[in-house]
Parts: sequence; structure tokens; C-alpha cells
Amino acid sequence: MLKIATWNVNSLRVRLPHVLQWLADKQPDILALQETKLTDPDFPFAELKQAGYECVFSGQPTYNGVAILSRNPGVDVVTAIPELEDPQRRVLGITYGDIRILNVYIPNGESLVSAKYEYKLNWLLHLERYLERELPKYSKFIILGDFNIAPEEMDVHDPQSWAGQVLFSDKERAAFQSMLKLGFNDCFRLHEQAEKSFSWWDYRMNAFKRNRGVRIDHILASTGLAEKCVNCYIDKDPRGWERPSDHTPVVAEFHKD
DNA sequence: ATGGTTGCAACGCAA
Repeated sequence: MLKIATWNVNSLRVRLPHVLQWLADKQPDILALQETKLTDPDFPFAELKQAGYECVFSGQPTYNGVAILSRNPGVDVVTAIPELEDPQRRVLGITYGDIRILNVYIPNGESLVSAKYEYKLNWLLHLERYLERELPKYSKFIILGDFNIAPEEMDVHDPQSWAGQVLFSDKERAAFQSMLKLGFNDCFRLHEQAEKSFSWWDYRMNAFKRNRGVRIDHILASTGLAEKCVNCYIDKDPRGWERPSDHTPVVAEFHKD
């Protein structure tokens, strides 16, 4: 079985012990990280190598930053969407064998009246164009990460209060559907899931305890891979650990052959 | 009722 996961760690410096614990417990083949909040010289590749993982990473000071940890080394690394001018480190692509992986930390958007919302929509437009060009090159393609989009009503704890809010606005949800339409499948929805399954809960107001969350972390697979997806789940364990990330890992398992 | 929490890095910004 091939186990592929995504996790917004909200600072790898703070969360490295959680990541090492989770790798040891769950033994994924590939783990995509977002919000590492580290420069490349500060990336803890020695500790992760010690744990048995290869690393690629694209970071910056203070904000953003993405990485991919893997049992085996990959090739053809990209750290940006071509034709999108963006100093923020939010993209990391790599190929393992015949599987192409694109790890994304899609902008949050802040609110519908923020300039950051326009930045998010423009970012999504360029991502879609890039995926449209890339997908035909690989029958096995995965895009995963923190999308900062809850695609359906069932993906927010209270659709009425979330209506028209950032992460759940029509334009963001339409952009998500456009990506699916290119030929991607939401691995989580390929399988039976518990109601009110979420991947992010605000640190405030006891949101996790009350399960007032949203599902914004996703693993999308091309049809060639989706048909081999045997399981996909949200792992809430690390949210219960001391000083957790506000996101939990999402895991997909694929039949090898 | 428009709060609250965390991480960074330096007391504001981003999420």
C-alpha cells in the first residue's frame, strides 16, 4: 500500500516533535507539509533523514513554506507555478516513480473585501491553468495540501454561518469545482465518511472540542490514481497532543501495482 | 456578542 498524506503544521520548528512522532506512528510513504515557516537553511533535514525520510522544501522567513518528505528520493522538483509572479513560497512539485505530486498552500484570502481575496482568486486561476497543462503529462497525478476552500456544505460545521465567508465563498468553491472538472477526484469523498468530518479548527473558542471546524485540506487524484485509492481519512490524533497545529493530517492509501 | 488563540518576531501581522 502506498500511503500519502498532507498536513499544515503551522510552524515546523514548533511542530517537529509532532511530525517525527506521527511519521513513526503512521509510517507514510509521502508527507506533504504546509506552513513550515522556516527558511531553507533552517530546515531540519538531518532530524528527518535520521527518521528515514528524504526532504525537499521551499521556504521563506516567518510565513508560508512547503515541504515534501518521502521514503524514496524524487526528481523534477518545481517550486513555483510558471507565469505566476509570487514571492510567497506555496508550491512544491516532485515526481516519485510514475507519480507526480503537487503540494500547495493556497492563500487564505482573509475576507471577501480584502486584497488578499483577489490575490487568492488570481492564484487559483493560475493554478488551474497550470494543472490543465500538467495533468495530460501524467496518468498518476496528485495535488494535495491546504486548499483553504471548503468545497461543499457538508464540509463546514454550520453552512448558514459560513455562507458568503472566505474559505466557503461561491468563487472559491467554483475554483475548486473547476479543478475537479479537469479530471481530479476528491479522495476523501470516494469513501464512506462520518458526518461533520473536518481538518481545521480555529484555536479560539474551544472550536476543536465543539467540532466547529471546516474541511479545507484535500488530496485530489487523477482518475488513473483515484481508481487505486482504497482509503482516505482525517487523522485527528495529533490535534489532541500538547501544543498542536490547528490542522490535522489527511491520509490517502493507494493500491500499488 | 464582532470576541477569542497561536506563531513569528518584535509588540503588529497573518491565519
